[in-house]
Amino acid sequence: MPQVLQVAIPRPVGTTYDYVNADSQLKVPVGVRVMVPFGHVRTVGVVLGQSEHTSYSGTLKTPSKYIEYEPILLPDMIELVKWLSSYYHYPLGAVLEVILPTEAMRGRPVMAQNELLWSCVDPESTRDFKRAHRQQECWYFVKQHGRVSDTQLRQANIEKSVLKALEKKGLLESKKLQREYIYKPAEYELSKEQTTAVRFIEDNLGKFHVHVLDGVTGSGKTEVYIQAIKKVLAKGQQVLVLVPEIGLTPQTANVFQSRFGHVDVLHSMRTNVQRFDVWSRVVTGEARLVIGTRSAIFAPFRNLGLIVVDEEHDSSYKQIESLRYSARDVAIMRAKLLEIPCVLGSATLSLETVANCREGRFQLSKLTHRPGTAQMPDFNILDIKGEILQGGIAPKLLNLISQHLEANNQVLVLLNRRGYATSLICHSCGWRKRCDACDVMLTFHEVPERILRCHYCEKRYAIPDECPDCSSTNLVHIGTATQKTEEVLKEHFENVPVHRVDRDVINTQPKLARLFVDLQNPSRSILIGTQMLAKGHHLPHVTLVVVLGADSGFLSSDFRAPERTAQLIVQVAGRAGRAEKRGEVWIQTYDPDHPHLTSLSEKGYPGFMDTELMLRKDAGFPPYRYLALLRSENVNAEEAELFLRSIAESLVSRPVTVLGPAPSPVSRVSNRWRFQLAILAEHRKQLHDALDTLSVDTKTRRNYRLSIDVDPLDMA
DNA sequence: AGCACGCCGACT
DNA sequence: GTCGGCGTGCTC
Repeated sequence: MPQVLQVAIPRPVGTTYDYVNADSQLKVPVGVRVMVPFGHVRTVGVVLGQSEHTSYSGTLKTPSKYIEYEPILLPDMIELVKWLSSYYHYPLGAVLEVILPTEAMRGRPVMAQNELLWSCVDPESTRDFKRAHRQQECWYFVKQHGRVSDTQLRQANIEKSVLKALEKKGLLESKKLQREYIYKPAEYELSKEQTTAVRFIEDNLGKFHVHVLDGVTGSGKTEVYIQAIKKVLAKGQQVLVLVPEIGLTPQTANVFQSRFGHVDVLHSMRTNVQRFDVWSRVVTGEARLVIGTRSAIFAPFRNLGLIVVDEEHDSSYKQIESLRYSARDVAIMRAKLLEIPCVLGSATLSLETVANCREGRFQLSKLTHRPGTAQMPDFNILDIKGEILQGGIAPKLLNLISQHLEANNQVLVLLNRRGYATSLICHSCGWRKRCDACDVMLTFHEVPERILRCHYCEKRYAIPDECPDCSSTNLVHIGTATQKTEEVLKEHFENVPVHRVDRDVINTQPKLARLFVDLQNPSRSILIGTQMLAKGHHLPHVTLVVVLGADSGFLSSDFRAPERTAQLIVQVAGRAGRAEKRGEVWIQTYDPDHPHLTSLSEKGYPGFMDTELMLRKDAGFPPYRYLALLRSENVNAEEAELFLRSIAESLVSRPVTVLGPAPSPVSRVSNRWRFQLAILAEHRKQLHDALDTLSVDTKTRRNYRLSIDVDPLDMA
């Protein structure tokens, strides 16, 4: 009986296709790539299964080539591919397109890599390079670093031709790189909390569990990772460390490099071939310590022993197009399939993770001590109802800023741009309007008509002339007043440098690093910026943090915006202050009594989480109900809306709650109108059953550009 | 995704 | 007549 191969094709098709292995001598293993005729083209496919029978009525074709005989996808990855397809309701073949690097899909063979390690033949010698500046630069670079790999040299922008020239002159020599992982101990002793966390992870290696590290910046999470990694590497296993997109700087990689001698970096900002090289080393098992961003979670490790997800709350772990996966959730699933531990770390844990800890699914370790550095600053709330603002800042805060500057300290002004949808608020009493049906904040629209709209159910409300609570006619829309802040600060504090930190001004990593280095010196200055301030180094001379636009975050129509805003504020506050001088954080608001703000100021981030969990439970949002968002795009707005409406109607008898359809917050993109439909369910299975009924029809899915986002992060 | 097949309008 | 528009369906 000839072997039937079930082959997945990296095309947007939902099933595997059967091929017959014509070679009776050879049994093809599951998990290898094959070249197959598919329609009128030849393409690479992956053998996902095998059988002795086929249900296909036609004659089966034969693969034209076996690309390898050793599987590149082991059983856990094959399970993962199937899980991704069913969980995210995304066609099987399209999943393959996302998880395989381009070069792997083109059929490039996986080979033992000959990465070279370069060193100076005679490092003590001095030599006049005359006009060969590039050679000089290269020689000194190698001399300074001792032994340098191809990858490091490429990162330093040193050309291959320069290396070859120096080798020819007998000044440099190279040998094949043997990855050895030699652990270098820490320079300080671990705290009790760190030791406890490390011991727990160590004691549970080789079984599935999720270990959460709740630790403020500088509390030594990385050292805990390193200790756990050390144990896993010593067992001969591989380790994957995931970091957020902006978190993967050369410095981050250097931390691991310096402690273990080697680290391989999987990053989307590299060429296809470079990415494939690292991927190949993962497949062969040569690379054992790998650090990477979101998509690194799909690297086919052959012997993975531990996954670390740093800054697990970070939204860059969620892919917001094509296969809309969360790398953090996929990491947990991989760990489960492999029966290995997964470590999640953050100073501002996501609400899902907090909920999972409380329900006992995840094990929690807290790291509370910050060795040698500051304690967390105080959070203060400033009521700005009826205040006359200058450039969006209350007079009291301008005074406070000048006091801190006078004491030769630095001030940080955070402009919250999250939840940019604006809402209407009474300037006198803080009243604002909620949707009668959905219990979410309404969004203020100026065009095409002045109106209040619910972004969940599309109910519309007229803008009232006066406040129903206090009869004031001073109704303002918040979220737009921060434009002028920089100008006003510059005018107000003429002799103080004002640094702006946002993507327009600071567009490269080195620029940001340099600014943060400059700010390590005591000098009065003002930093004004957005999310970017949450990254980078500790700023010991910042003693005051002013938060503007918090309301637009806490009162946004996106139910996740408060969580994001609190995380941002706490992350930024965490950069400030020093041991001898506690910093202060001021949040100006129209709604000082809102539970979000009072809980944050009185009980800090954990208190905020308590409140937010309660509010989510009451509102029936995640993590207490399971959510999926369907989006549809069409040149004809009515068609997109009607299409979603018909879906909504088809779900009426199911045990799910359907909200919408409503126009997406960004309602038109390149002349196509966008609508969305939210589906909520008590149980995961109910949600997936509902989605299964409509994700099968690929034709309509294509025509209406239907996308399905399971566990969406943004309602926008 | 690609590509063919096919059923309608307007052109050398 | 037939060239080409893109809606629909299929790929083992």
